[in-house]
Amino acid sequence: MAPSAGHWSLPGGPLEESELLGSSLSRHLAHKVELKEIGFLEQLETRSDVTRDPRGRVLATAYLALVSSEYDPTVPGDTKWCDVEDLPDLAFDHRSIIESARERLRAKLTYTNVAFALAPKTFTVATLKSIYEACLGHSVSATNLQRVLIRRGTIESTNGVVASSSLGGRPATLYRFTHHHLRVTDPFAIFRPPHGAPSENLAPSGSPSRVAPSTAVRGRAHR
Amino acid sequence: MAPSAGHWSLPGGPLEESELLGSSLSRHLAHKVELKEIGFLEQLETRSDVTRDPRGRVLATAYLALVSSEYDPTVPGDTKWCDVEDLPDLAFDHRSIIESARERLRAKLTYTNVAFALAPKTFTVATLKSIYEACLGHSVSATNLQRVLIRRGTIESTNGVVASSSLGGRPATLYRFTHHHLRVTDPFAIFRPPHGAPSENLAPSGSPSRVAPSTAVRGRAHR
DNA sequence: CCAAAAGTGTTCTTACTACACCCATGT
DNA sequence: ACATGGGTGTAGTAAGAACACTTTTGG
Repeated sequence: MAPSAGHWSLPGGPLEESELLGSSLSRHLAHKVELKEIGFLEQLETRSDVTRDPRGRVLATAYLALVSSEYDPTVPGDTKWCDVEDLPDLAFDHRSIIESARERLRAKLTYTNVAFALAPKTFTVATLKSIYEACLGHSVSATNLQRVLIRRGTIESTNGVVASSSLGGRPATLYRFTHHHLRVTDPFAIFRPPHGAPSENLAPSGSPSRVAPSTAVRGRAHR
Repeated sequence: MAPSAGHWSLPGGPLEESELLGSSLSRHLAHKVELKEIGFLEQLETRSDVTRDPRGRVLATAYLALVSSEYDPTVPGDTKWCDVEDLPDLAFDHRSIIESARERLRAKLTYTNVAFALAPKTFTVATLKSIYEACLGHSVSATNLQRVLIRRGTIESTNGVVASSSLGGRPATLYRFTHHHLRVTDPFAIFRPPHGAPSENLAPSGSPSRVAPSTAVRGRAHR
């Protein structure tokens, strides 16, 4: 039962009979890694490469799980947190899984409010900036970050402020996310329905167009 | 082995040992539905609900497969193409799978060039408009569609034109897609790195920030 | 010359970026 | 006072929506 010897691997484990994939993952994270505070969980993709596990054919469904930076979950001795920019050698296809997870996170950070799962309950813009920079991999302007997220209604200011540091400086306002479930905050504006008629019917009366959205279905029962 | 009697179902079938999920799907589509001309194939998600199949526990990985409108694949007698707006009763969770497939297609149509897999090799803007309308479910302006896709470099005009119909009208230019593999044409402009320094490093030298992108890994081998 | 369909010119609007400037606190 | 970090004002810009107008064909 020894996986690729000398390599690290992502936490996870076999799916039980009568268990959902998502529940299975939560179970493994809680039991083996003592990780219970997951603010957001999303399925990524199922890997089916026949040679991905040298021990034989194993299908693996990868998930993205986000943990707030205000928790710092202690993990067992055989487990550690790794900076994504400085990963050790990884078993199986786990390196590429991490890459696709990061891609997904990057995308979702830009058009949804997922950051609610990464930030503390209340936070300063400076803190949020660090979180975005860590995920996106490039610098982010605190000024514009604040304004964009306020404008979108993603975050709102609380009354609280945080004491300024020993070096002085204006005390920072504390903000919070307005919602704690996934919301699309930047629906692709493009190709949206015309202003006048949001749900306008699209069959132009006399048009002989044969184009229609369709799907192949098979009926294996009586017909 | 009878699935939900009296219901239609999506084409597909069991995964063989030593077979990739994607290959398996192509095989089932080719054999059972005689569908070979797939221009784009993408994994959607794996459904694990314990009760999704009344016969017992079955995991299913759904795919989105696009077929060009210039093919009209003949399908066996037990199979038919259905307008997405007018689906029959479907077995299992297939209805909800179709919904998420459509969501995915809608999104990808707006920020990628996937439409290359739906359109004929060359086409008029009117044809493309019908395709977009069918997928998006709302009307689309031919004028703006053309300009946006040209500006993005997604399509380009050929020299050819198509004869005008018997009612007159200016003959339409034929266009083609500039690429026939998936490309992101509208990268989310938001939170992009600052102009001056596209790949600027983000550690602000003396910053003691502890925030870093990290991932939990478990080492079950010797360490 | 008129109708029909295709395509272009032009303006409007929205939403983000850039950057100068002002604010509040500690030493 | 002045350094430091937080926040606002304001102009610049990119890209799509809307709509009037021109172009090219058939009757």
